[in-house]
This record gives sequence, C-alpha cells and structure tokens, in this order.
Amino acid sequence: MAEQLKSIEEFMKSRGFKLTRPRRRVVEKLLAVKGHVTADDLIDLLRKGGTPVSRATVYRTLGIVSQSGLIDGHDFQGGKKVYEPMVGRAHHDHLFCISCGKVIEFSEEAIERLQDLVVARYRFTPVYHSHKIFGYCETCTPKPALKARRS
Amino acid sequence: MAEQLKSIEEFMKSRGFKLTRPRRRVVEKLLAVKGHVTADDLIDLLRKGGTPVSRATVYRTLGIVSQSGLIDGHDFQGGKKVYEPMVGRAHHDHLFCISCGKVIEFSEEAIERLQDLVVARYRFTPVYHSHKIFGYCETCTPKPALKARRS
DNA sequence: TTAAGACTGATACGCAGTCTCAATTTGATA
DNA sequence: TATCAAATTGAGACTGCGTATCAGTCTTAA
Repeated sequence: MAEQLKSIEEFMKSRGFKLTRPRRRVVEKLLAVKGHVTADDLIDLLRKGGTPVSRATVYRTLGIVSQSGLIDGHDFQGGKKVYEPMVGRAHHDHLFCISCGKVIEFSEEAIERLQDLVVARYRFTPVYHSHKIFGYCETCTPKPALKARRS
Repeated sequence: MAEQLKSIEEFMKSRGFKLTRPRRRVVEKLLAVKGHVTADDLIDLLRKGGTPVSRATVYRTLGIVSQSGLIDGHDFQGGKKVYEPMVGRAHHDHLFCISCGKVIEFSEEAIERLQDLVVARYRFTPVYHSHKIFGYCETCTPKPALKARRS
C-alpha cells in the first residue's frame, strides 16, 4: 500500500507534479477502496472521512494519475467514469452486466497477444486499450423457463 | 440501401415502434453517411438538407435503433458518441488514434472466439461488446529520430 | 523574507444527452 | 372517409459529469 503510494509519487515527480496533501488524500482513498469508484464517490468518502478535497482537485488528480497507468478509468454506463487502482496488478478487462451493474474482471493472455498482431498489421502504436463485454451475468441471465426480460 | 432501411423498419415494427417520417429521415441520413457521425452531425445534416428533425427525436431514434444492433454507437473521445450503420456489415472493432482522431476498423475472428470462451467461463450471456485500442496511427507515431511527442 | 510558480477550492461554465408536455400525427376502426 | 386513442414530435427546460476560471494559499529556493 505504501509501496503503491510511492510508485504514484515517483510518477508524479517524474512529470513535474507534486504529491501535495490534497492529492495524497485522493490517492490514498482510491487505493484504500477495493474495486471501482467514481470521482463523486471519492469526494463523498473524503468529506465523510473528515478530509474534504474539492471537486476540481479530485478530478485533476485522477486525470494526472490516470496518465501513469497506475490507475485505470473505465466508462461502463456512459457518462460516469469509474476508477480503479492498477498498481501492482495485472492488466485485465471487464464483463459488465447491463441488468444489475455487476463488473467481472477477466484476463486472457491469448487475446492480448492477438491484439499485438492486429496493431502490427496496421503499424499502429498502442498506448492502452479497452475491452468490455456487455450482457447478463449468471444471476441476471433470463432462464429458458422464464419469460424473456423486457428491455 | 432500401434493403437496409427495410431491416430497420422490420426491427422497429417487431418492437412496437413506428417508422415515422422524422425517424425515417434520421435513419436514411445515417445510412447515407459513410463512416462515423455524431447525433449533432445528423441534426445539422438534416437541417441543412431541408428536412430538420428535433434533437429529442434524433436522440430517441438513435437510441431505439441502437438496440437492434443494426447501428452501432461508439464512445471514442469520451463525451461524444459516434454512430455507424452496421446493416449488412460484419462486426468489427476499432483502433483510435489519440493524436489525429483517425479510426481504423479491424476484425479478428480469433479474438471473437476467445471472447466466447471467456463469457462461457463466467456463465455470462453477452449482448454486445466494445474493443478499442487507443494509440498512435502510422503517421502520428513518433519516429525514433524525432523528439517524443509531449502528451 | 521574499518572490515566482505551483496548487487549491468555490463556483461558473460547457456540453451531451434526457425529460416535459402541449400539439400533432398515426393508424385502427367504424 | 371520419373519429379517436395512442404514439410521436418538437421546443426548450433541465440534469449531471466534467472543465475552466481566478483569487487566494502553499512551496521552494535563494
């Protein structure tokens, strides 16, 4: 955990940013939460935790740290970005349940390698990618015996 | 083209929607444009074409038709959705150049099949997916001889 | 201590997309 | 063809995420 913070601090230094107290609060809170959080979640958590940080700073900090690859931002529902720490974690992609909102992580080395082939084919230099599969999770999948869910 | 419109009309009928004149205008314009268009592009094109359709109707129509899989909506830049007709086209995914905005389509059967394995593993019922690779296209990729582009 | 520059926070703003609701259109039926 | 209930439309108000602004604060180095 302190290790993770250190990585982020180093990244920021290398880019000429300072890890100020408000920024540290944002990053620490993000690292402390497991799973996905929105910017507003963080703002709330910080305020409730007695260490409020302004919206602007939260957004700015997330923006800066996102560039490092140490945290990832995803857009699942459209219009609300969720963040998750990636420090020390392997890359993964997501299944998103369009009924209950559940997020399942998956990683498939073979897909990653095929992506390498694809980008090579187009002489494209990849920076990051987003691979999301939307559908119904096991519990939300309409059972054959039941009426199909009305969309 | 008329064929494509027919497919869309059938889909709408099957869902209890009418293909009214404003909706037909939106769909026809979308089919006429090759490549990607935003909702605002369509609104402009329709107005300039002398057959204006209100924002609300354009958005509603795109929303309805999107459900059919006959048109696809993508979110490349975050905050502005682009649509493309898919009628009679094979599924494909995208490379997006974060420097010039160029969009390259690719399709990789092997990746699609691996996705099937992934969803089966989690007993997930896929409805649609989005696989985007962001980076630099051939012309925007910084050449080794040149200074690296500042992000 | 001081000055330059980075950062913060309150809030105004931008903008894509949705909602509202009165007016209009549609299409099934008589 | 006339009628009417239901669906749709359009103008514009509204929502909500995220960004820009800018005066005031904090750092840092001399």
